[in-house]
Amino acid sequence: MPLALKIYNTLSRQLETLEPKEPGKLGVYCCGPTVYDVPHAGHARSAVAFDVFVRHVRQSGVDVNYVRNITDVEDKILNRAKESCEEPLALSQRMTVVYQDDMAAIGCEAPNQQPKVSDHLPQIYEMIERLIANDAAYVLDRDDGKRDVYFAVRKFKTYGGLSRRKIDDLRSGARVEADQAKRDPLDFALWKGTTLEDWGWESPWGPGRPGWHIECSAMSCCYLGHDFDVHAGGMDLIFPHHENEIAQSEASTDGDRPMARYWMHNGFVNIDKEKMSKSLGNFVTVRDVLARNDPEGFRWFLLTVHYRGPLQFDSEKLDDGRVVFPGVDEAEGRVDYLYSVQSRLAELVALGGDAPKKEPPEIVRARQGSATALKNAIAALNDDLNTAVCLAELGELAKLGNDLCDLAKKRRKDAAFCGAASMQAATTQAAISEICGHIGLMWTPHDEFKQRSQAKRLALRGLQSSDMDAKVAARNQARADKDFARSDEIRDELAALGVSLKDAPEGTVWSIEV
RNA sequence: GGUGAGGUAGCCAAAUGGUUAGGCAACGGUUUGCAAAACCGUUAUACGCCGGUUCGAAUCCGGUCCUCACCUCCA
Repeated sequence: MPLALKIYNTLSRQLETLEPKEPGKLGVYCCGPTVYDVPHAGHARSAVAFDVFVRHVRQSGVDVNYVRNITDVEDKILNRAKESCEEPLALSQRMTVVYQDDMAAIGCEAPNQQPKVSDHLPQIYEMIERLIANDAAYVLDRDDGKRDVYFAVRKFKTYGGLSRRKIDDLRSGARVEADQAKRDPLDFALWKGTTLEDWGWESPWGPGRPGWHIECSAMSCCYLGHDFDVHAGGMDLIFPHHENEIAQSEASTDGDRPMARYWMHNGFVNIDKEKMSKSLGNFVTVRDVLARNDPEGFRWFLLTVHYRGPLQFDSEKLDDGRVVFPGVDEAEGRVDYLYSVQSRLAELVALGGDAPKKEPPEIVRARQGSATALKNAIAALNDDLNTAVCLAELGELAKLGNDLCDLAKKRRKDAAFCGAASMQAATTQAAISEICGHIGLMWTPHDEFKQRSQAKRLALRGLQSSDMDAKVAARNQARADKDFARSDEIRDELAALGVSLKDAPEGTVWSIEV
């Protein structure tokens, strides 16, 4: 059965039905980070976008082989390591762990393979040698005795196909290269000669380090072969990185098959309408966000915008000095809501009961509404991963579920109604879980989520859970004494701290806002 | 200069020719000792500007203004 999923293919600039080369299996290569610093919101967005893609495809019954590389050999790593007097590979190893931890924290499943450059030098040598043999690359002896290898861009006739750039346009815009020895300013390095002392590996061309692009060509080929299914990454990689990868990979074979058949690119995270990036210094790290917000709230926030569009990430400084992320706060509120609905539904399901002979009209509406919302949510994902619509449908489902719980509560003496409501609650609950399976949300038991998010919010305000319980007890005493002035006073006091109270028949529950 | 993305109600954000996107905020209602939460309703016939096509355009076409990104490292 063909997949219903359509994705936007940068190669064709069109929406295309995803058709794996081998039915039932999909090979995906995603460009991961250069690990010289902790990941920021942009890395998170990319990881989450493709995590949703992979999850959704897997839920559709396809076996996905998901490969995401770690660039652990690169000039920026070397420079940073020099500053901190650290071994470059020690630094990249440390940052790799941070990256993997942070991505796991926001619900991204670990890829099947996370290859590192430092483990794939032989594959890189092999590909460079093939390129030289195919006359697509040339060795250059430098004046200082070192040897570089360059890719000859003009020999690759379809160069610029992905980014729709013409070689001659590039040439006029290209900055003057410091290295005059290159045959053409557009040629890029496959191998950069260095000394072993200055971080390098012994290669067929002497000591040095690989160029930035060759690793992805070599490693994608190593794990997925030539002509694999999907290549993914950030939009900023389209040129020159992905363009160069295509040139290398395709020039290294004799055939005319493409390196990958679908190219997916996620949009940027912007701050003050400008791209968040290390070089601009306007980045917010994943850790900054998680110090304040719940990881599932952050993930929800990242999913509120279509993955190819820009994502506005605003921060605001409050009067008390705290820096907040209003969009993430709002998203966290939605996650909160969804969890509480799932919890209420679970209670209603646990009530059980028999189905009545005739289904009450309210239940019929709930059943139909749930079925429609579920269908729409999956259809939205199939339409180029429209997570914004998917979340809206999820919200609709939650609203229906909540309404159902309210109804069952109001009519708790009507056994037939409650039996029907309980059965419908199970269906709605399952629908919510199903959608969450596609987008990777709601992975925590409700109690744990509540505990986790409240503990963080209390800590940010320097409050203690036991203080809250004491206040609630004091207020309950005042209420029992009908001293409403005193009880309201306590409530106002708590409200000023961001803590709200809910008086229910089962007792008073407090909750703290983000 | 070349290439691309985008401008949608107070804010965030979908939909791509006709039928409510959704969320947040604000206000009103149901509920409550009063609240909170929840649900319902209102704000909201919104789509940068000017033309054109059409019975009908936020959606298609032409023009124009503005913002952002890539062409140097970037998710």
